[in-house]
Amino acid sequence: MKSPAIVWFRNDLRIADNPALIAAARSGAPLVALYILDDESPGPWRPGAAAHWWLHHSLAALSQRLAERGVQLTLRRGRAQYVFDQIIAETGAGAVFWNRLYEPWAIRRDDEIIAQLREDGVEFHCFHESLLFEPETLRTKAGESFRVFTPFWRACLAAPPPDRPQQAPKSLHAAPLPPDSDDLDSWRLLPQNPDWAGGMRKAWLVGETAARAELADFARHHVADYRSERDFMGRVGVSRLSPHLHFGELSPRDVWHAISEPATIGGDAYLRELGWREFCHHLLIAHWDLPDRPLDRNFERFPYRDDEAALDAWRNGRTGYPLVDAAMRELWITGWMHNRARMVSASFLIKHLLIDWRKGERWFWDTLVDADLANNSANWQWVAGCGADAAPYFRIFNPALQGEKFDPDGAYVRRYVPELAGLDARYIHRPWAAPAEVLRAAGVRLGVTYPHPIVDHAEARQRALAAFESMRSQVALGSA
DNA sequence: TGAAATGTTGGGGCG
DNA sequence: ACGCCCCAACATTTC
Repeated sequence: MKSPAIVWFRNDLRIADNPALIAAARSGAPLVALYILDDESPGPWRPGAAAHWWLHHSLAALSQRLAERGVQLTLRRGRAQYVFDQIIAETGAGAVFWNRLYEPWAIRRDDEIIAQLREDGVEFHCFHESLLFEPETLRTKAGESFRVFTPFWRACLAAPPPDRPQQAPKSLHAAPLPPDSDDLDSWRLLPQNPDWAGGMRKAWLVGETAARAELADFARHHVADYRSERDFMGRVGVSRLSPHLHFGELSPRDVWHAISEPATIGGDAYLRELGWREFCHHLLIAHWDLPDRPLDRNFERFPYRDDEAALDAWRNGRTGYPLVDAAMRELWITGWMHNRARMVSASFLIKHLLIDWRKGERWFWDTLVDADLANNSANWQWVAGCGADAAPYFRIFNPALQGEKFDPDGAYVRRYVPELAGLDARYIHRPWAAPAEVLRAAGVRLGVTYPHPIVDHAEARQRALAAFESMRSQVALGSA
């Protein structure tokens, strides 16, 4: 009888359109399904607590999907290279199948494992599944990797379209004696004492089946209005598929093909956002230090401030700017934040508070259920003005104006900043400007029930522009 | 995938 | 009737 094949699940926690699983099943070998909780290899970029919460439920869902097909998901913890040695010894596996990851640490780790498998004479098969277009195939005319989104996306659209997603295998052939598995609960991925995940349980249904239902609902009811609705933070204009995509409960091909009419205005606009996801991964592959160093090296001289109190106020949603505070509390409660709220709150940290973007990047990393190294680092750099195709530094959001434009009735603020819920829409984005009687009637006491703004917008804006100028003159001096 | 400052235009009130 | 002023609305430039 054929020696078993290991299917190594990573961020591809699904059975439909999973090339590694499908190829392993077709090989005819009995299957060992493996997930490794490897806390060591990622170093500082190991998943945060919110991502761990998601991971727990996603693994439970995958385990169930596999069990329905007669395969046990084996859970192991430890350095992946070491776990592999053990599992291969225990199972006598002759082949390993997995789908590629693009994080620098994962590429290094996988290269080591490949070398080890070669030495041991074990076959291995790597597949491309988590992106629509393989980064290596997308080059500028000069043969460089793209640094500007629009030409990048044009090149994507000119490339052969992504394959149709493959069906989930109906049945699987399991290895007769699956290796021992850890108990998922013993990994303690869920928070205890205190259990802060109540908001997340309310906000999400985790796993492949739920993800597929969400996608179908979005494609049927919302994508047509995506372009006009996506910016409104209090409405259901966006897909909220990001964590499902990050953990691979859906493939980007599933999404691409579910948007039934990409030629519609909404479909185009939505697929373009998938394009940004591609672009971010493309950047991370081309620039392995993207999470830690500004792509535009001039920004290494940017005069950021150390201000723990301000950073804390930002993290806790107590800046005195209702939109920023709603955004930060949405993040804390649900593990997710609306795209526009991400731009506004990130811009506020960097430009109003003059705090290094890497501190915000770290906070998002720890608190987002969709925390993704490529997206998170590329987008923080984009907001900071030091990234690829970045927003110009002087594009400084006015949080009150952004609120008035994109949360006109204040629904978003009311949901996450309940102490302001009684304020009229006219003042909800700028309570400091409300007459005393209005505040009293709404039960708001500035400085008591809700903070005064920690910085004045106009002053902070001037300060940020001056800081940018000082960086530019430093750079000019340095190069002279 | 901004906002503020500054410039331009055109309609209506009015002497 | 005409030109002047005001200012809203829109456009352009600047940060």
